[in-house]
Amino acid sequence: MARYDKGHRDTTRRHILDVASTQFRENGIAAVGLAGIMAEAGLTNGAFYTHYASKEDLVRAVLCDALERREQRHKDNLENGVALETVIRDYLSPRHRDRAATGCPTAALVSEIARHPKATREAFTGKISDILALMAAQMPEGTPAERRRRAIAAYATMVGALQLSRAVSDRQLSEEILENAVDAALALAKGR
Amino acid sequence: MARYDKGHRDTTRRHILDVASTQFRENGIAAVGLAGIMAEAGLTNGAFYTHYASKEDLVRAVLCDALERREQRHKDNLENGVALETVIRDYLSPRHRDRAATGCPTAALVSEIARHPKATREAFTGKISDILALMAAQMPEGTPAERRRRAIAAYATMVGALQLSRAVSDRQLSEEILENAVDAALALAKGR
DNA sequence: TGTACATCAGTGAACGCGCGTTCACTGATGTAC
DNA sequence: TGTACATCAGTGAACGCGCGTTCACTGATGTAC
Repeated sequence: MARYDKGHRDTTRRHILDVASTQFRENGIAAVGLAGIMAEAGLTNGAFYTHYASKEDLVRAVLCDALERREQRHKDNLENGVALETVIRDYLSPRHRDRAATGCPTAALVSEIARHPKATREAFTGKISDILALMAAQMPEGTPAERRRRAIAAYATMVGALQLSRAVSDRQLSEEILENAVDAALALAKGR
Repeated sequence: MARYDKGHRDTTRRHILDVASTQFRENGIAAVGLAGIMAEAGLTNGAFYTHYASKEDLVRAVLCDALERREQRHKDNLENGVALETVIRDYLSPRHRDRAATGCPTAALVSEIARHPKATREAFTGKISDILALMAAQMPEGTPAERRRRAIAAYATMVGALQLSRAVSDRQLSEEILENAVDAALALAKGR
């Protein structure tokens, strides 16, 4: 028996990733420090660099992982025949608005990603392309090109509305934004 | 003649505000330091606190000012009969995408604002309400309630799409997002 | 008219703090001979 | 079988740096008596 179980290293790496993923979405990448992540993961500062090369490396790993999980959800939805309307309503729900830490990484981090190095933006771009392709497959009708156009439009609306609903301090306005965005995203998905 | 011209203080305050407004939109609020702002404004560190009470105070001032300027633009557009389509096309243009520093503060900062203190979010909420009301007045037809719904939906789409177009590293995808969002925002504004 | 004090806009050094990163070291286990 | 060395996953102190904020001070002008 080794001092650490087989796979312990992978478990630890995974744990750091999960903690970072949560903290980044909750507070933003720039506002989160490695010391805070490692402390919540139950480790000391120095151990970080035996798992990731740098903070930016962790950011890329978090982005890929979180977006892959969203993609997997879309795949499950497709296989289980979950209605597009349900997906949109869940995304634009007060619950999702209030739980950024476990929610869509795009809505939480997209404007920060735009300011990160090219390698990070490329990782984001790859995963977002996959998600857009899957969303296109979920669109109710039309040619592939039309479906893709609708997926992009609906996604932009969802991301923008969720962010706005989180930023405004007026609860009523926040919910008004979410509700209108549900209708708008559905209309865009159906293509009139 | 005073050592400083009459109005010098206001000019300096305004200058700090403009520098901060640009830097915040370009690099994000958390990533910008007061020392950098004051240096670019041609002043030393300490002078900051004779103009603003804290960084958060400056953030609020920047948000109010930048959003008021956007509102004024909307008013001018209304008075000069600028077509809604032109407004949308300008917003979702490669030019706007590539010039965040002088562009829409909402697209640049909305997710950060969501994590700021209530007073800051309230300032944002007030100004965004004014802008939504003005956008509603620009909607081509429908009852006031319908116009408002369309304004909110179109705005969310525009904000989301601009941010996505800035984050992706693939130029083609970036422009595809902008172009599709123009059609979507127009369709939402016209309400089918 | 002269002088003492107040005001204004700003300087620039310093405060404590947390950042990302590095590194010498630890201690349990595995391996070679 | 015994011993010397290697490996692994991590510790924890320290690095230099920039952060937001404070504060004693400056120097030109305005004001009171």
